[in-house]
Amino acid sequence: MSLSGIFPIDRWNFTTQSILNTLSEEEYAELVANQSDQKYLKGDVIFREGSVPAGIFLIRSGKVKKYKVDNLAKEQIIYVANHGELIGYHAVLSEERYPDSAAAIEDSLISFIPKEDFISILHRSPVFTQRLLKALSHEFTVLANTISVIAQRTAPERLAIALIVLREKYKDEESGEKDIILNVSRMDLAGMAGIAQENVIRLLKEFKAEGILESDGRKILIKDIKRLIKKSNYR
Amino acid sequence: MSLSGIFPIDRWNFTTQSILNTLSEEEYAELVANQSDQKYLKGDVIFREGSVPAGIFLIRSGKVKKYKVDNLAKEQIIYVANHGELIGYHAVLSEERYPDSAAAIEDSLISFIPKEDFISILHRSPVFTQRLLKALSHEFTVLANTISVIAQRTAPERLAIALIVLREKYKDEESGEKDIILNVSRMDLAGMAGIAQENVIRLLKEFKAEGILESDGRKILIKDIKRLIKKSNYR
DNA sequence: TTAAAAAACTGATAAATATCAGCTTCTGCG
DNA sequence: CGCAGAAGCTGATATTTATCAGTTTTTTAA
Repeated sequence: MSLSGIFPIDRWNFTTQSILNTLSEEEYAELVANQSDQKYLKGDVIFREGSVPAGIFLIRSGKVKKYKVDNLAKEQIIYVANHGELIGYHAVLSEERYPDSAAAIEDSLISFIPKEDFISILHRSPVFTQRLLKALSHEFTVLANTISVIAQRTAPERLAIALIVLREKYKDEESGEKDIILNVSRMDLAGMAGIAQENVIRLLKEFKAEGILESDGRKILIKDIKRLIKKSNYR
Repeated sequence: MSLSGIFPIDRWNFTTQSILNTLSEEEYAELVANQSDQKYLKGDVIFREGSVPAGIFLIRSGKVKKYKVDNLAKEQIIYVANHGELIGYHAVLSEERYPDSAAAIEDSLISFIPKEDFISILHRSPVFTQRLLKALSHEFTVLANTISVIAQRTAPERLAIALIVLREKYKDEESGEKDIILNVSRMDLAGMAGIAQENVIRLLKEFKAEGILESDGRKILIKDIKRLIKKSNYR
């Protein structure tokens, strides 16, 4: 599953989306028996770094950023989770406090599942456990990839990569493959690419001038994905 | 387990060291039945990014860096694994190629365990599986931490952090807690901190002038860990 | 509806860090 | 032992990116 045959998009996505499919009907029913749904508006915090986890979250719809905040202000986005994905399970499994924070980057509907139910299913279903092991192992790939990009790529390259990755996350919402419109703030782009917000704006302007994308406020339309990939310098 | 009560060292170490202790004697015997030991000299590559895993590695003695190389040359170190730790299991579990490379940073004795044996034990021992889940979940903490440090900290801070982390890895080899001597090249320090080698040299000189450390070639003695922690600006 | 707040944007400047070129000192190997 | 190559080191310079101080526009909420 490689974007345009060149950009290894699988290196940028966790794989918790399909995990729940491994559960039998009964198991799934038990998992969600005590769930509680909650609507989060854009910007709402779901959990905060340092707090104690009481369960896990299943994103029914919407998108969520996982991020770490430095000495106040500047936030670095670690990962953007899409609908269908689980979040907050690391801290439950490692029996630690949350290592990062999570917030909705668009209006989202999210189910909370008490940790006891999650652990119980884990003990019950070996297949589920295996799939979770696989997903967690893949996350190493994703995060190692992120580390090397942030450490070694230039600002324009990192922004290009952030846009390519986001495009993929926004893809499934549109019916056709063409004209995928991202809806993301300059600040979140800055947080993903690890660059200053002002520079995101300047770089977006450049990309626009080069005909790579169009933008109207937070709506960004990527017109020339191939040139964007070239810009990202990724192989 | 917090260094001097201020630096959260547990945020910098994977926890595969004690995993094998969860195995019964029989299980352990089966795991290592087909192992083959190999000696790696400093600098020797253990596996390379992009190749297909055939098994996992147990570091009997020595230290190993896991790293990713950019468009030739510059390498970013993702993690330094110590004796007792397992490496190379992510790729086996996720059924992917290695996402990173591994090389010995000191002479090391390493056992290779065929992936079939590893998987077999995994299916056999639920406790082992649980502990592995826990370890993998904890790795998210470590890697997210690394991402935010590389993205948000200055070069002197990152170098200070690299030194603090390495000090902990070299600790157990010395009998006393005092006078821990690191043995690491400028290049590897540059790779860990994500800065240019020349700047590592300059910064080390500064730290030296400030009385924080002493160095003789690759041997680095941290004299004032408290000042180093202050320098790292970590909370 | 409108005032206030937040986000987007701009240009100028400062700071941090990389790069380059050359030199010196180690280190390992024939 | 000596030599070649690697690693360590230095100073000068270039480049990148952040920061600052505003202005304009958009969004939010009373």
